[in-house]
Amino acid sequence: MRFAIKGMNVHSAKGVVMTKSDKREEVVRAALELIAENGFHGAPMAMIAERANVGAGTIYRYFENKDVLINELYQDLEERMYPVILERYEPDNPIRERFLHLGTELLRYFIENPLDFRYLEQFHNSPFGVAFRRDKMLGKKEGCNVFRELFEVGISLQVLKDLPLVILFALAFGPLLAVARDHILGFITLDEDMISKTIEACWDGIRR
Amino acid sequence: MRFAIKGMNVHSAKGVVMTKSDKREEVVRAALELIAENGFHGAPMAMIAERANVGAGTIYRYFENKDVLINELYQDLEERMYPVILERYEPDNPIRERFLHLGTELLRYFIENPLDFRYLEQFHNSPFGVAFRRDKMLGKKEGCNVFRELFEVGISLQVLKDLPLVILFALAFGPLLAVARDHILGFITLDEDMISKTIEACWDGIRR
Amino acid sequence: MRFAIKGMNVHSAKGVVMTKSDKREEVVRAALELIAENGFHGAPMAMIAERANVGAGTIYRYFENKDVLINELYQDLEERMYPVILERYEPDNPIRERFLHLGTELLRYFIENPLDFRYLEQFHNSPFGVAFRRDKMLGKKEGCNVFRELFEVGISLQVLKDLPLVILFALAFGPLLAVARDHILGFITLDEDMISKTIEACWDGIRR
Amino acid sequence: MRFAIKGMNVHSAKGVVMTKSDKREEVVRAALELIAENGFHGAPMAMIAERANVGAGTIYRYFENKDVLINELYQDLEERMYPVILERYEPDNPIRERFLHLGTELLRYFIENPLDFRYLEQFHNSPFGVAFRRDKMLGKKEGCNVFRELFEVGISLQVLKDLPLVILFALAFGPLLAVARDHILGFITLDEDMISKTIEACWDGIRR
DNA sequence: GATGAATGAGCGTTCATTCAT
DNA sequence: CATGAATGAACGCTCATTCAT
Repeated sequence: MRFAIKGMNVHSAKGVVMTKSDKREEVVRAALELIAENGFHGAPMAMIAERANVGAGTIYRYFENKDVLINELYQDLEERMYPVILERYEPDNPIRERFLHLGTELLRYFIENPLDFRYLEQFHNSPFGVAFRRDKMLGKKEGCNVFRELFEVGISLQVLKDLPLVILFALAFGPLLAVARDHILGFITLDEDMISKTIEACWDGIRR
Repeated sequence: MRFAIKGMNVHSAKGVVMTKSDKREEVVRAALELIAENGFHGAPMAMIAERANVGAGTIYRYFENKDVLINELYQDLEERMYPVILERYEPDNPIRERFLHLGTELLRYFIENPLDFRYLEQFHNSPFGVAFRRDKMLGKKEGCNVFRELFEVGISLQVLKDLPLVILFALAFGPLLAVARDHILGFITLDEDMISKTIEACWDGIRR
Repeated sequence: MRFAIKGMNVHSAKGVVMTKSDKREEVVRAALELIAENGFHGAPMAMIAERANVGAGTIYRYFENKDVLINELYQDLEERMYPVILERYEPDNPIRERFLHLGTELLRYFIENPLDFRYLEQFHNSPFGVAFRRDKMLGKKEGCNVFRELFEVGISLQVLKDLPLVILFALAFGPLLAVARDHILGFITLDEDMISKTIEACWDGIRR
Repeated sequence: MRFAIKGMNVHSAKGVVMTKSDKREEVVRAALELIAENGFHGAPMAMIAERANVGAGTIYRYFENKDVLINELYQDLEERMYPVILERYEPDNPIRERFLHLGTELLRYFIENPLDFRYLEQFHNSPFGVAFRRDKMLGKKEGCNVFRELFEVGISLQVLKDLPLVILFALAFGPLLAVARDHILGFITLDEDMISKTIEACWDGIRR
């Protein structure tokens, strides 16, 4: 196709070239937007392709099928999220400071990246998420282990309650995800003070 | 069959006891199972009909369309759940005891009724649930207000943290729902002791 | 069923009885209304039954199936219509006067009975009507032959154009049906003067 | 295939000449046939697709839904019909000659294109047609105004009866459509002589 | 006889996926 | 490689007809 107008996926007169991974990126971005806004079935492949300025068939060059796209998108998000959260993380700080830091950064990240958050929620609350988590629990997948390590150390130092990790995770992240959702849905507006108080309360839940 | 009113038992000539709307009940049961297990789009009407041993058109005698079925099923579940939780609830007990009672009962209910729990989760994490909750926040719908009242009293008595209700709810129920899910998915097995410790930890999150 | 409120199809306290043909009548009336207003597929059997205050299955006591109902309703209408038109018809009047009388009465009938007219139109413009007319042309059915006789006499007396009957019918009734439709749809409002002029013009079309 | 615009012919590499939207054409043809023969509900989308040798979903590439297909098909037919009728039309001829020309051409067109005729009848005798005509009467749509102008001039020259346009249309086209239908249904066989006599008779109906 | 709950084939429509160009 | 027209299985839903009561 020559003289295509939509998109930049051609050798234009100016010599701008959209590389292979540019297209993948566009697909991922479009899928994120549409799925976050409308859910998995509110985001047909054709619509994703259109939003990405890409042919419908092109998506299948980068992702074997829609399920794969959904899973890879999830992993893209995780990979994008962890570095942000871990920036300025001080592994040598006390447990409490480290938890407050991580929780605050995570909550901030969700608030500042609502599309990411809503996608993650869609994913977790779906067969994809259950399967994904099951794989993780069974050790088939590696995730971000900074929380796990923090909690394990916290338990052994008797700073945290002596509960199974799964429950500590629930106590720490359950509220965090809930308030992030409520903020994004507009049921509450979180400012820095409220974020801080929320994370402190989460800490109260897990600390001895 | 004379003067039968929806829900009344009816004795047929053969002596078989049949509830009016045997079929409705079957549909509700089948829909609950399939949606809890597979989500809303994993539960086509035809499949619900098959599981209910009912013709596809029969569902539409009892529910105007799939959305209505989903919403009425949700309300059925709520109506079934609240009395169980509120049984033996003592409104004159101290805040702490009342919270522990309610939290424990709720968690137990979810564990004993995993289909109900997973359905409620599917519902809440969907446009249905968001709309439903928005209506509730705007006062358009009445719900079970026992938690709201408990928290409001707790705040005014300075027993609970002085945080917006929405955040207290998140701190109390976020972990609760998370552990219920983990239990139901088999990531952990909650015994009475663990239930009790979890609810205590939730209390730590909200209390002053 | 006892103490039924809807309809009078029971032995009421006052001893009013709805006879068998009463029900048939109600079904016919309901079907006429609904089909005239909404067309054949805008009139489901269940809706006809409801409008007739009759059980859905009851219709099948009087009519083998929907097609039969439609055809019998058509014949009911014809039988109801002809006597009205033929009232005060003078078989000994001149051709012209007789035609003007019949045409005027027919047009008036349609205007005064728009439901009948719309039903007849629905019927004629459908496979039912085509089959019905084919049977009539092949002599399988008897219809109202007053027009046929009038036209045959008119031709033989050289008062009417020497054209096939089918064409004379078209010239006489084509415009008549068209203006009736336009009146009923509100595209024009016919008063007595306009009716008279229209029928005169039809006469001009067929007379020598 | 480069720069093809809807309707342009395109030569493929193999030298086969293909019209853009071969499939659209096939769908239109199949829909015309089936609807003309069986009416709108006798022509399910799946049957149209099958007759067009096309997947069921393909129809929806070209037509948003069945209603749109029906309406566009109608407009296709009108656009196809008017040029044929207006060929050799002499706007400077006397009213009578012009009417006879148009009427004859129209009747001939219907006889030679029975599918078109039956489709137009189905359309006009349906909610589509009523809505369409209402729009036209209210000036929302432009149609072929040659008849309207002819009649208006004819009235002002006192060549035609001084009747509302709607009635003149009925007098002129009512018989025409009726004989076309009778011919197509096989109730009569129109030759050139009969066509001519019929149109003359229509003229008698409208002329002073 | 009369009922109306139950049925299931059939409808219009969507969308993940393929493949000729 | 990239495309997007084409596909057809599957969806939610309707309704003529049946039959146990």
